[in-house]
Amino acid sequence: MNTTPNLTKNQSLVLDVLTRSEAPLSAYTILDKLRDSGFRAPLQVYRALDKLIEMGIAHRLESLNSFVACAHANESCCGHAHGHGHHGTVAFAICESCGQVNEFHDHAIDDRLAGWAKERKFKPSKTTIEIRGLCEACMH
Amino acid sequence: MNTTPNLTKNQSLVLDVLTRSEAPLSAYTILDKLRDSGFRAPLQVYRALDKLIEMGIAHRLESLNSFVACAHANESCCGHAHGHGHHGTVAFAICESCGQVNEFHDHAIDDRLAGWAKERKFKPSKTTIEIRGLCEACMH
DNA sequence: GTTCGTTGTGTTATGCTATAACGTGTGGCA
DNA sequence: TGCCACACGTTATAGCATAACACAACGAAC
Ligand SMILES: [Zn+2]
Ligand SMILES: [Zn+2]
Ligand SMILES: [Zn+2]
Ligand SMILES: [Zn+2]
Repeated sequence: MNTTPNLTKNQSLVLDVLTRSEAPLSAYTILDKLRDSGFRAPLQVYRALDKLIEMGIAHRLESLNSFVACAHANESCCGHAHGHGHHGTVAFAICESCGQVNEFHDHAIDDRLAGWAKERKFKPSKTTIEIRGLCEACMH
Repeated sequence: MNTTPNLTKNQSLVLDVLTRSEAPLSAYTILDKLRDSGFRAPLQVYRALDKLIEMGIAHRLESLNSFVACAHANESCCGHAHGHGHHGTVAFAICESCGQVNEFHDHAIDDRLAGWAKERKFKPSKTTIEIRGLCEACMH
């Protein structure tokens, strides 16, 4: 099974940097890490990120203006098929001390939001759920 | 206008602009609208916004880098006291066509997120929930 | 194989968002 | 009076994102 469908060179480089990183990275940080690989301009990063996000193998954290590799790229979780280009709504818990990010999803929350939307005839396209706080390791 | 305690002049001006607006406003848009009132620099807007948000009478929309007046400032909803300086986690439905924002909260979602956090000993400080999509009026 | 549209790429310039750093003024209070 | 906390004003700078243009690579259509 091929988990990574035909990434271009730039997309692979960006995904690689994201995957290796413990914490989310800003586009400009990614750029700096890829200068030795030939990257010269922000747009090279943003274009790669756009595609990776579109494919569902990277995510943007709105509250940080940063990006992470998807933690579920090759899983199918809770019996829901989950890779292949896009997955459902996902939530992030972000530690404000160590920067670690935990990606998860919760069908009860999804259902609740979907219910709200249906009642009001609102058609969701993208949902952001981000919890900022302190992880267990960083609490005193 | 504002039943709110002791806002400074700049804070009142910013809140007023937000309240009158149908859609979220960026800090720089607010600045432009307040030039005639003497505003000259972004920081004047950001400082006022910081306080308003801290008081819970304005909100930041992370996915838009924009700001709205709180829709619940003077309500106590679902039997939960709700004004007075800060209220619980709130969600936003944002129409990508007309820009209209609908602020709501859902205790089931709150409970779910709180449960997730408790299980992992994660201590939340601020939670962002934003649904982008199309409102009923804007659907074809 | 040539034509042509699509997609990725490279580069420069620009615009939008947010904060640092420093200084002033005002009101409350010992 | 002296002090402190806090709002305010201003300039400069940092950080995030896209517009606009040009070129190369690829595959499908003819
Ligand atoms: Zn994911
Ligand atoms: Zn941590
Ligand atoms: Zn509110
Ligand atoms: Zn709409």
